[in-house]
Amino acid sequence: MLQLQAIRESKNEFITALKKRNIDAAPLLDKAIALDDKRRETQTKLDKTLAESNSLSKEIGMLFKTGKAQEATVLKEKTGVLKEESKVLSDTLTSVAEELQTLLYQIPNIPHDSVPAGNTEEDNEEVFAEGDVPELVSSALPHWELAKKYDIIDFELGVKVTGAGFPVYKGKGARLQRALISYFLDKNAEAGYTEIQVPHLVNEASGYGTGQLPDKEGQMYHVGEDDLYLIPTAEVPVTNLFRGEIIKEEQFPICYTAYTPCFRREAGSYGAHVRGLNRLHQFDKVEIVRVEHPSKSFEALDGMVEHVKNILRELKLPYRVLRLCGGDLGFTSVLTYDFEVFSTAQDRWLEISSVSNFEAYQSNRLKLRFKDENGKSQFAHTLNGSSLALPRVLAGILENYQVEDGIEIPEVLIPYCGFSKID
RNA sequence: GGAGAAAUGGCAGAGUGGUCGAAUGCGGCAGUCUUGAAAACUGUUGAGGGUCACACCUCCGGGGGUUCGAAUCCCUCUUUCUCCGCCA
Repeated sequence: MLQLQAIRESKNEFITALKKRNIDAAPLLDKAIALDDKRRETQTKLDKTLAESNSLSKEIGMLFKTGKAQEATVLKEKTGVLKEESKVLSDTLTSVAEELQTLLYQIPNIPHDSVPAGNTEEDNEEVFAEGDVPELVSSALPHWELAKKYDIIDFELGVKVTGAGFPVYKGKGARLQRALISYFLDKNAEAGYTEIQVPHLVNEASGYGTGQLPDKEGQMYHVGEDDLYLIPTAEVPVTNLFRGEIIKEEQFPICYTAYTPCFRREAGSYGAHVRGLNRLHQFDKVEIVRVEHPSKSFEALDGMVEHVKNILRELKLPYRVLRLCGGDLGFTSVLTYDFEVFSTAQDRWLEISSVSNFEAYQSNRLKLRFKDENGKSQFAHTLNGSSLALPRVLAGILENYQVEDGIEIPEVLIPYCGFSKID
């Protein structure tokens, strides 16, 4: 969430920038400032009351010690009144603070200067493209047909066991999946990201920390009995490792990578756009997460973008990079680059990675701080990106690498797979 | 799942109703000494709110209660440890 101080200092700039998200932020920001004023005012009054009450209590203590019980009794009546007052003030403070918090949760992050205005994905800005779209054989099929033909992914079996959107990977399909996970993790480790394994279920506080809660709870599977959420992305557990931490400046940059399955309820639509691997309730993803010094976060973002480019280059997949417009930008993000692979057989682009800088927005929720050179606590910046999401990469490989009599395996993956062709 | 014990500052660990935001040790930082380092000695060292700066307020796992006053007493939740049971 946004910091009050920043809202006070840059209100007009924020209003302008939030217009790119098609939000009229003026009333929200004004209300936040008004609530904060009220909060401060109430706090000051409460502090004074408590201070008086504290000093009286000390006096009473002294009087009892020196045997002046009667005088103490007189003072006791006074503190009784103060107690009432402070109770009222403290209740007011709690409710004002809650109201302020709720309001702040509703205000999205401020888009970066470079973020284009716009409403839909049509308005996203292509900033880079690379790789040749292959000429496919005339009998080329979309990946869900290929999956069936070579018996490597079984969607119906998944329906039987669980439901739609939970595929079963078989044989070389399963092996290719595992190969991709290993390959991505290795590439990330090579680039300096420390591999970690994290829980796949998180508590409510973690959901709030990274911004899935309170508004997007419908997106996550909730285990009611234990009040836990299945993670929609590794971002949630990994970033929450740092919740409430005050780190040392020399610990920057913090770079983690984690493989996890991801679970998304998303009441999805039906049809060709979500067929096969295009949209799933459970899928695998390798994520990269960074915690950075505020002065370095955009440099880090660029680094992450280059890193993902390298992987796609090695896989020899045709892809493009988009800078998301204000309307498509995630609630907590300042700047996001989406990576899309071209699926030749489907003749469309598939999103396979999203790399974002959240600046201090998540940190403020997480209370993730560091000590700067003056010994002051400051919020760190957090970033994350997929490196990479499995299903659509898999779809891209299956479709773009298909030949007359099978599917070839990208060269870099052969050592991981132990075979060079699916047939 | 059953029985018991515990949760205090970066760590260890005192503190069982009143100047306790908290002894002491270790660690960290600064200084003295030293060519330099180590050792020794001296000082300093939690977070948040608030203030120009002070003052002041809050926080001893979370929440609630008793009391003029709570780290300390009561209730509750969570977590950890020990023993038993079960188990990949």
